[in-house]
Amino acid sequence: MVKENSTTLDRVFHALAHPARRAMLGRLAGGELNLTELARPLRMSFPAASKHVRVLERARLVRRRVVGRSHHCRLEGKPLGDANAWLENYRKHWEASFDRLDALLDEMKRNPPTPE
Amino acid sequence: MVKENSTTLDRVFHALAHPARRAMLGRLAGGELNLTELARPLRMSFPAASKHVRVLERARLVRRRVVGRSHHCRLEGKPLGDANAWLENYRKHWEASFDRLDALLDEMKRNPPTPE
DNA sequence: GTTTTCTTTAACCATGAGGTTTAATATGCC
DNA sequence: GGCATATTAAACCTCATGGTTAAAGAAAAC
Repeated sequence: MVKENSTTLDRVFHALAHPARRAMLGRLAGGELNLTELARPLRMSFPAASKHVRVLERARLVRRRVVGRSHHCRLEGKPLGDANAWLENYRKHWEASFDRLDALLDEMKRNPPTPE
Repeated sequence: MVKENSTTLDRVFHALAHPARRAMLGRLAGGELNLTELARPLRMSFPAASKHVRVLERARLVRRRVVGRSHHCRLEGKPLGDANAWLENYRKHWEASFDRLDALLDEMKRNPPTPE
């Protein structure tokens, strides 16, 4: 088991637990954006969006580069890799559950449920 | 991009964001445990631990089977697979960051920092 | 130098998270 | 029945989260 720094993983998972923040990461995957651009599609005030960005920064998922009055944000992949590494320990469990689903679907194919 | 149900992913990531809950999952990976067993190693009251279990249940990471007065909990892998699937979209980003680290380590090997 | 643009700060509010303790509810055991 | 065990429920506390609006700062444009 990888030696994990709890508080880092806490922050990463917490950061990922909000849809607005996941949406931001999704857009940042396409390249740098500044705060205004990050906030625009979100149905919330600008200060609220700005707070979400700071949550992402505390989790080190986002880095900010200040250029004049514009704050450029870029995705930082490593913490996602850390989260993935933690999840990886459970791979066999979710693969087992997919196997069970496969088996169920196979069974249904061979033996379709009879409409009443 | 996989069609994701936001609230499910919200709950899974939120559930993973607390060290006590990750510890519970870690122990459940070894097999079923009841609440008393899950709570014992945690430095908190039993009711607090019980609440954590319910957070895991709401995220469908844990299923409970009541046998008499004992509540047996088992790990449910699928939501971890869902979280992994979401993270998977970012794999190239964290791999890139590991590559950068590799390059840095290589560079340091070839060109060690001079002690002053 | 004034105005516009990008961002932060401050003050506030409602709700939820995470914890406690004490009491209630079931079940198992003698 | 009577007592111990496993768990939930209730009441409460404190602090964080997620949101708002309004004001303040800094940089750019004119």
